[in-house]
Amino acid sequence: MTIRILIADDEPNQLELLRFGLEQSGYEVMAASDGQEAINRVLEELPDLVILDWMMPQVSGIDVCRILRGNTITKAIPIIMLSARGEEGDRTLGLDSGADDYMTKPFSPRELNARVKAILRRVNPARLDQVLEFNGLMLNKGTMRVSRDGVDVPLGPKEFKILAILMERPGQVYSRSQLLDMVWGHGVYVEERTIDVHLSRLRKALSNTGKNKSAPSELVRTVRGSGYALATDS
Amino acid sequence: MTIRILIADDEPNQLELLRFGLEQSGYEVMAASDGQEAINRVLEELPDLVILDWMMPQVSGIDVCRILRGNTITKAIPIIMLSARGEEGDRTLGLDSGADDYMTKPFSPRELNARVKAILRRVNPARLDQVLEFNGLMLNKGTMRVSRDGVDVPLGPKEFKILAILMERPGQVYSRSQLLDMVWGHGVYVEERTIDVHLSRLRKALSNTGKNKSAPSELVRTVRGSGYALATDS
DNA sequence: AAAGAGCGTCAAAAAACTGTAATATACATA
DNA sequence: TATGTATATTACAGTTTTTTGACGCTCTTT
Repeated sequence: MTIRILIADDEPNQLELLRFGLEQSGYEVMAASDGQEAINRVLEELPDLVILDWMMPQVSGIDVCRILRGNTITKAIPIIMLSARGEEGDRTLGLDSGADDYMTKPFSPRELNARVKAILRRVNPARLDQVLEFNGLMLNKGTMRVSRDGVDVPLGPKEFKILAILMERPGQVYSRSQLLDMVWGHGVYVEERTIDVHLSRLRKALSNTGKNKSAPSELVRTVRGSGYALATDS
Repeated sequence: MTIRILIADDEPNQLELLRFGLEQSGYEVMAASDGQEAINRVLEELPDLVILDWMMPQVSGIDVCRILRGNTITKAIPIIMLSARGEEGDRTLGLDSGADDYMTKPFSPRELNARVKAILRRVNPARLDQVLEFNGLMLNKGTMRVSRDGVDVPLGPKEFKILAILMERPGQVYSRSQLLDMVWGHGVYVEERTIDVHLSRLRKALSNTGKNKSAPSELVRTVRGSGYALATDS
């Protein structure tokens, strides 16, 4: 159950920036480059969230917003409005026209993500809390599914749990005995090397999926002498 | 009591597209390929909703609409009118002639479904709320009936309840003990493995129905070590 | 009272997963 | 570069979990 977001902006660069940021966070992104197209696509796709640029030729973001709010079917879809800093009075106008939130450009992917999450949480709290996301990887505790770049990754119970732990704190290094405790529960005697095997399996499963099938996934990092962690490359 | 929809379009492709989309959503679909046939079938079948193509030879969608509105028996049946984008003045004419909603082709199955749901809700809110739908499967809490692709699926009370729970949150994984609590009520002692048996029965019942009778229905997913869930494909 | 439907338990069979050991590879350091 | 140590990978046997058919029981309907 992926969360789907429609972005509308007449400037291609901005559009790509938005798309990249959102896809990195595991959302499914649809794009429109003008207001009319935005309206059509919203009706066709019924996304979970719409992000509109306020300045668009012909049909502006404000117009789109009003139209969507006027339609029974799209009334409830939350909207985030974008505008360049300095455009005066926008805040008021944007919110007046029915947007749920308002962001001035430029903004960081981090900020974008925070806003999106906040809005989605307001609308549908349950749906977000059990989803972990990292670098195109998405793990849903509720449905017990993992996907990479939108493609389903089948995992055994142990691998799933290990990945869940790693994803709770990306970058954090976990020792073998820590993982053993957290996944197997303490008081269970298994060889520490067993962890290695499961990590190998996890890696294989991850690399069998996604864009570059052959390449060994660089998502899990080995810390020699210490343990494993999710590879935060930044 | 399944919800029954009549579709009328002179173009066979369009007709099939509509039929497929609606059946996927669990409605029972009847088709007519011209206006006269549409009128006859509406009178015979008294469907819950009629979807009309605006351009049809001889008796057009508009005509059908007017005629149905003029008849006491069919007066209250909601109508959705379809037209190709660009046909001028259609919107006004369509709505003037008494249609409840209006859709321009092409549209996505998703949009179609949203419109249909909106209209049906407007007409009879209660009837829709106790209906759960997932991937061609339709479960009606009121009538305690389940259908798949429009075909009735006979289920025992236990199987029905289990399916109802699963369908409330498609994809959500429920553990055996959760299901035991929710279906049997807590404080009842039954083997957890009993759940397995009922799920097997449920699956069998589901796969004995629908298009591919022989194929084991992939609707219910087993999550090894955890429980069961409806199989959301993403 | 008989027939039928539904239910819960059991157990055999199938399927999926796990842990270990053996082997290969990589790394750090002398 | 050689060496000892840490990690990766593979194969396999063992184990756990799930699936499914059978059976006896109860409750409802005829």
